[in-house]
Amino acid sequence: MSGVSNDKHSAILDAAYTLFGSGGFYETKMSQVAEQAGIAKGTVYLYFKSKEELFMAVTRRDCEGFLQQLDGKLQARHSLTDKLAVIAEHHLFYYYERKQHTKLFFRAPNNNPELVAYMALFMEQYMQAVVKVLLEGGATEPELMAQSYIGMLDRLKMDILFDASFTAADALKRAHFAGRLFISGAMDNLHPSEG
Amino acid sequence: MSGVSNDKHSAILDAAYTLFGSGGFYETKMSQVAEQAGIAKGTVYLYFKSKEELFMAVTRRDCEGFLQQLDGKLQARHSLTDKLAVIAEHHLFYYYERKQHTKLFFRAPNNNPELVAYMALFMEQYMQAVVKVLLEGGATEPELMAQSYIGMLDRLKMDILFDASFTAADALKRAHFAGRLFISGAMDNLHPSEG
Amino acid sequence: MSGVSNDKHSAILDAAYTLFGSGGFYETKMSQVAEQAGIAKGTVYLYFKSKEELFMAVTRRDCEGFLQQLDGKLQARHSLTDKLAVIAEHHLFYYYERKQHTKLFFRAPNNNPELVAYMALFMEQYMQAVVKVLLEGGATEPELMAQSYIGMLDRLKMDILFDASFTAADALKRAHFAGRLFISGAMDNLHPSEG
Amino acid sequence: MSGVSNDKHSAILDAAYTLFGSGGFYETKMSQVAEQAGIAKGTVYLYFKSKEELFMAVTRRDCEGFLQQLDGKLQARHSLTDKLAVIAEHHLFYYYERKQHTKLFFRAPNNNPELVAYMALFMEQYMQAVVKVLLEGGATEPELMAQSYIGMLDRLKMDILFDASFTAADALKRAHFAGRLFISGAMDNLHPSEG
DNA sequence: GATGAATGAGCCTTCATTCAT
DNA sequence: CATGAATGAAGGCTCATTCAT
Repeated sequence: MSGVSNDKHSAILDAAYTLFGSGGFYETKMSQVAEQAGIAKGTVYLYFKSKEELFMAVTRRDCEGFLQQLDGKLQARHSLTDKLAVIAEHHLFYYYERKQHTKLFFRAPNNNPELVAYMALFMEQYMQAVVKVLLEGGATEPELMAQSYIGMLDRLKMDILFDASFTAADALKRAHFAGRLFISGAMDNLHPSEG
Repeated sequence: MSGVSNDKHSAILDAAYTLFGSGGFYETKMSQVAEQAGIAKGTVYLYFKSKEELFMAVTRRDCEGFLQQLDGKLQARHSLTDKLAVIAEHHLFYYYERKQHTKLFFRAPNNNPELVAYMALFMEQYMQAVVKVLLEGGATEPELMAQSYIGMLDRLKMDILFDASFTAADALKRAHFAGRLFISGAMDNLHPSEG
Repeated sequence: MSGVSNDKHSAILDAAYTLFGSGGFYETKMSQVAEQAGIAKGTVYLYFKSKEELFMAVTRRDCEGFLQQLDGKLQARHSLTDKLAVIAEHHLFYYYERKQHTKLFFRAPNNNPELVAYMALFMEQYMQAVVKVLLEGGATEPELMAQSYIGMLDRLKMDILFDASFTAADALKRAHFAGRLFISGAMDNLHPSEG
Repeated sequence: MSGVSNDKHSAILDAAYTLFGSGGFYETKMSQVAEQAGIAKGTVYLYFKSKEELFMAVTRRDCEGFLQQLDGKLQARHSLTDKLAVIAEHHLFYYYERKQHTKLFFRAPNNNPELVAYMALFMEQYMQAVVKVLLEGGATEPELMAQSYIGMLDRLKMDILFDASFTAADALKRAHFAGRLFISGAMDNLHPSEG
């Protein structure tokens, strides 16, 4: 029963994910989504109330997948170092696999409070997942540290997204680099003679 | 001071900065820019060929200001630690002062190659400024380290942008935190007992 | 008769024919066309990609009608004199019936190569139809003669277009005059005493 | 005194003649006219009240020149045949010399009653000049005959305007053809065996 | 007279959304 | 449920004209 309608629901989400991801919110037309999903334009509105709501749904599905996968991977690891490594690898590989969908993260609708709220929620959840790991390690400022770690990873992902020649091995290298830097700091690598 | 014709050019840039910053590219109407600048719609087009070109000009002015100010501040410092601190403070205070203009960084026109190219150039220049500091400190992987530091700062700025209650003192605290974490790593703060 | 969807297509062509014909290309607004056709502005664009394409379609339909009707009438006549008479009558009555649509022929969009090409094609086809008749009569310079005949008719139509008091009988009289003059020349009518 | 201002007046007319002629009324911008005339945009309005009035003035100057030259040439000829030949040559060579300015005749502003009236006046005057010649020859329907002759010439000019490879000799050949056809009719050239 | 910066009315076109079938 | 033809609001941009200098 719900199988058939879910099929269409998913087809729309998949189509929208592809199109929003490669073209961004404003450049993607509802008619393109319908065509890509193999259905009529009006049908999209039977499943999603508006273009913005569709974008929300795409984003939500994507973010939830991100968090769930992370959760699963973390449960298999037990040392702090391992867990931080898992986070780094997850973050970088997640975007590595989504090279083609950069616009999903950069070109969202501007003035949608619901989306803004959801993105804040997602960030909070992601951060809390990292905080939890750090608290197990006894961190004193876990939130700032979590934000910092995530921030490092997020910037290190940029070349992966925009440089087509990046390989999985490059991504892995960056994950290790990030883990090491975060744990030990830059000092190991520096000779802080006065400039 | 610098001439009457500059007045109107600047007025448009200022108006566009405010509006693009608070509403994003797509939500901002050229008529609003004109109204905010206190001129007629057609006049905007005497100074900027199109809406996209205006957005580019706003972005360029903003980014150039960011880099120039950073440069000036770095020249006054001499130790590596001081320079890293300056970078952190600059990054966080720059956005602190631009709380009202979030959208400028997040809601750009989607398919403008010129803008994409410019943003890549800006990021490269910012990174190279940090790389230079790190090289003076003898860093071996300066680019990855620079990206990581910038990433940390960029994430730490988020709350500043979106939480209206943040104060300058909060920003300063985060700057110090980031500097410390980057230099020494998280280990100082952790008790990595195996989970 | 020929389908519901054709109804709207035709309604737009009819409306555009009337408006372009009385106001010309530039003075006619797409909103007027829609209003005259009794549909919404956007609907026009479901049938015609642009204002220029709509003008082309109107022109093409009109010219094709002109040539087809001429062809039909010529097949019913067999002597050269009759055929020339038919051409003259067709030319003059065609415009007589289109008194209200002068501008269609005079006020086309300026720089549309497709339209220019089509008008050249139309003129060529019209001329060839006349050439064919003249060749059957053994003419030696059929193209120049055809152009000349058409030119006579085209000028004689002018008063018909612009003088509201012209009657069908006036048009017929002119058709006969043109045929006679073309066949026999002015000399019959002149007394070429040296001035 | 009036010399200097006449200079500017003429410069504007010359510029407008060139631009209207090659681009048509709607595609020609007042700023282009000013630039081509080597003066400021506002200055054009010191000499001509509006774009339409400027177009009128250009047209009027051109048409008056046409009629005056024709008049001069006719006075030098005395036989009817000569005069008709002069008319044909004048008509065809006039356009031959204006190959580059086709748009002046085809792309006029649409709804300007003053222009429509002037063009009608011009046509009347041209026709009367021909009528006068024909009356001297004793014609009985001089107006229709004049219109017919002018129409022939006008159509024969078309290839001259649009075919870049046309030479002055081609134009002359057509002029002779038109004169002959008009005087003697097509019959000389035809073998009106029944189709 | 000459300038050219400024004006603002006006139009083509797009596209999210609706609704009769 | 599905369709897709129809809608109409909305906005970027042009350009003839004006007027303060």
